Amino acid sequence: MTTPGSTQDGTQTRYDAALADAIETRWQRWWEDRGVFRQPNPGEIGFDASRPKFYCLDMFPYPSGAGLHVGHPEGYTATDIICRYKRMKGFNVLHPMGWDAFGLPAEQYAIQTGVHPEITTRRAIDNFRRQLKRFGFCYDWSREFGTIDEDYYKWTQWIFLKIYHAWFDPDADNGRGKARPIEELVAGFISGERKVRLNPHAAEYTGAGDLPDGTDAGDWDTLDPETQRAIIDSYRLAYLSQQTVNWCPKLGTALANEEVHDGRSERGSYPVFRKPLRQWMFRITAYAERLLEDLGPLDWPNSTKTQQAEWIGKSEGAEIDFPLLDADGNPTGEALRVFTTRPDTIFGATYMVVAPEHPLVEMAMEFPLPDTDTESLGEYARWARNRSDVERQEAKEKTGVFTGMRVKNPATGEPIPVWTSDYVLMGYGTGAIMAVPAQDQRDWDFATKFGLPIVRTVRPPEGWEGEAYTGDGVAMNSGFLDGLGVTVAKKKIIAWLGEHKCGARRVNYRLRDWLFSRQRYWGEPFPIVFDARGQHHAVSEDALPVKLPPLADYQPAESEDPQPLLAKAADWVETTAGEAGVEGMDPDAPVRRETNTMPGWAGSCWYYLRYCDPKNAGRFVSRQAEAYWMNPGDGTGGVDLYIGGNEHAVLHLLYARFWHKVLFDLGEVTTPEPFEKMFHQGMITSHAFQRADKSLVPVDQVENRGSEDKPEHFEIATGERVHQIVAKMSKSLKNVINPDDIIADFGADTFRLYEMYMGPLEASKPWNTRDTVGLHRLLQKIWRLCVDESGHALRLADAPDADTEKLLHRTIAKVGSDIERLGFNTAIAAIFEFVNGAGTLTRDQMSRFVRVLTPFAPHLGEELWHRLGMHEGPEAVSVALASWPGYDGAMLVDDEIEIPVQILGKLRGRVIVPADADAKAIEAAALAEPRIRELLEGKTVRKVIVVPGRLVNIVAN
RNA sequence: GGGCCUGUGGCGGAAUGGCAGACGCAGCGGCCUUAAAAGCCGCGUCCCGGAAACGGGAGUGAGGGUUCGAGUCCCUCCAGGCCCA
Repeated sequence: MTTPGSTQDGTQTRYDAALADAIETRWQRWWEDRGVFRQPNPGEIGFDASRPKFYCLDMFPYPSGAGLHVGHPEGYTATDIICRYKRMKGFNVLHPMGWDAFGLPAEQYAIQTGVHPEITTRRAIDNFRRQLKRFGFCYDWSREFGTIDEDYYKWTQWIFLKIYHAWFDPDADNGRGKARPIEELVAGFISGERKVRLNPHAAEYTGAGDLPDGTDAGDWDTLDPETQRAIIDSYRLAYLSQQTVNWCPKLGTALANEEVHDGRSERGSYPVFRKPLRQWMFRITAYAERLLEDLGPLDWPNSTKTQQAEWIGKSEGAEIDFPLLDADGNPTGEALRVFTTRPDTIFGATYMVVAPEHPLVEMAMEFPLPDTDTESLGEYARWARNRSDVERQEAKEKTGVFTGMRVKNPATGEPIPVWTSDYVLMGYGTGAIMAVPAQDQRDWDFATKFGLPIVRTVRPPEGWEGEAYTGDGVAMNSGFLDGLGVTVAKKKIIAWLGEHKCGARRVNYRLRDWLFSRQRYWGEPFPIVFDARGQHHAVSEDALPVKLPPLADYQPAESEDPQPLLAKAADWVETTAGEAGVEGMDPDAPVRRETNTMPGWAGSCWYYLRYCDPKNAGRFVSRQAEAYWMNPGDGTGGVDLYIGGNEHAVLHLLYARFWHKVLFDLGEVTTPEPFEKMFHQGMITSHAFQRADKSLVPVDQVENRGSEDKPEHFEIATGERVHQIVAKMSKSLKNVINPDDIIADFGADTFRLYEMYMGPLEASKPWNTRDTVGLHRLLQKIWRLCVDESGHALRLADAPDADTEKLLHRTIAKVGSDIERLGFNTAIAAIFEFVNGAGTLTRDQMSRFVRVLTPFAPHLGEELWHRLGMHEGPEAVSVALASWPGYDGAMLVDDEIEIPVQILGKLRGRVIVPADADAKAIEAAALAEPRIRELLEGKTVRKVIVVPGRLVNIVAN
């Protein structure tokens, strides 16, 4: 034979692991050598502008030292099938792969092993690439990159600077708001078009006791440079702010909330303290409304949209100012601002509560009033600070201290006390609430404990015996609101507050600004330096990338005083403005580099854009490539299909959408959304065993004393009966499956088929190695169907067999439509049915069948394509580039069909009628059926329902 | 506590409101084989009757509802999973 795929050894008549391995590795090499899956960009040689585009993206993996898990190839096989199918249907397919390679696990691993994260990460990437290539995925590997590549993170830093140099103009786009360059803000200040004041929406100034309209700073030119800077910085979409973080001195880093349990670190169980740190933040809250609204048209799973919407957490209510009173009960001119969703209950606000971190607490400490007990107040604030939000909200017993301050309730005119308690969180609303114990259970609990007054302002239903009443009802004890329902009362009080200039309707979001700093080594450095006065300055675009300095000692410093790891690179940190590439400063001026690094999310926020044009040295992505691959078509635009786990349903997808929207507003990309269609593959689980007390037992500590059919499992050590359950794969349960082993035993084609055949892509499914043999047998049957006993010649019929031809048309139709709807398990079932039912194929039939098989088992497909000699014909040199076969709709219907006949909904017989028989003819045939006539004996037929082509139901009694 | 999702043979699963259990695994019977493995053919929810063909009844977590007809739609409950708190 002349094909590169010819089997030299004629004894290989059986499709087994060895043959699969030979076929698979041969064609993988051939595809790679010929660049079969390289997809040219517009303007490049070989680009075909007449084809439609399809951009299909996998969530790129985090290459861990453990190698590929069986969960990775699940989504990757699904996208591979679709991409191969779409390519055969005539699309230009962008299907890239790369590495999400910065982050904490790599660094932690490096610390444990003493090997630099750069080395371990590169090794892990090599291993992942080797494993992925062994599956025969049709990635365009020429587009591969890692987030740790300097010419990638250069652009991550560049985008950071774009965000840093931008502000959110809430009035732009007819009130929808959009990001604009910061120079336009300054220009507005200089020209007087825009009132000079701090950003009234700035979260870092929330609760500062600012006046409702903000402070007008006067003419821009009269302000000193520091004030000007402070004002500008309050508008930046990237800003520095003091944030309370979970600081772990032993680990030398701040930890995410999920990494802290009961005040100790998840890793190592070291004490964790809540500590304010100066951190980089993104003003993602400015985009809350657009991030929420734009979810609507996206073709995403509803659950994911709901999760994002709830994370954004829009709630409507009012912001109300309660004037602060001095020791004599006179207004000080300042006010305590609260957000409430129940402004209608204000007459029942008998006290106020501020978060322990609220500036008012500090104020009370510094300028105590006669009733202020500074000692217990300070003690309480320190104690509460180290409690996590979760602990604070779950605590059954309410705690708190009176600040000694009082405010005036604007509705009643009465002075009411201001308490501090940790059940109020600084991060929600303004960090202060008006407490209405009669209509809020937490306030009720607090009021009861501390003996504060409770006034009902909504009449509870007759016979109400509960405490706080939060339902609908008629207002009482509420002056001019009395007698109104909740909805009407809300409207009326908001209008009243507006008239009296002490409040307004306000939409609040649960979403908080995004904390973007980490104190670790293995991440993108910020393109930021600080001057001698501590002011931050951007590194100029020309000076990018700011390279991560080599660091021999990346062991975190054990410290009470938070010090990012990069601070150890003293030579790198201490530099000059000229060296760092800061424009507009004296080049010799000493500067300190920002020593925090970006979090793991940064690289994954825009990787889908870089794939469009991964080697571009002059721009993060060329405008032409971005416009082509992200082209909106008739939807929202962006990636046509994005598949990945739903563990990223909230954060990654939200963060990427935010970056994308900023880039869109600044004119850098052409679509408002990055991912038009999203799909989550289910988790591949495994079996484990559970004791009576619900604790889990590793699979290797259990034996089956029953039969295969009726298993009875016992724990070997104790002899205790255990039962089999489905659990996540984990090292500790010893139930992890390594894809390499499965490929060695059966080949990649079998692996791919098995994972796709397990069940619906979105469902979570338990792995059963035992079942893989069924898919291996399918490939064996296909091999036998196509290749004769010698292993050399094809098994070919001279003339097509009519039944086989009909079956082939049905298979082509079914597999095609199943792929379109991501129904791979049923598509494979159709292939089974074809193979089980087909007679010997003609050359033409075989070439069509091979094309249908190829997306699922591409290696065997390519082998058979070449054995057929199709690579030398006019169709295509590789089956991957061949066209998807068509089918004749007429072949999908039979001449005669069997119709079930029911009496009162129960199946009683069947009739055979012509496929195109109308309702009348079917009814007549059904009633004429001997058995039906017999059963209808002595009954009256009331009604006959005929669904042509489906069934007959006779209503008779 | 809130949200989302899922409950179908021994197992994985299939089924635009229209013949429940396609297809695969395991199992059983047969063929082939010196034998085993592999392969091939057949059976395959449960109960009752029947030697069998076949017939009858029940049946998709439980209970109710809508409908000529419900695994599918609605309500209540139970169990499990995931996410958030």
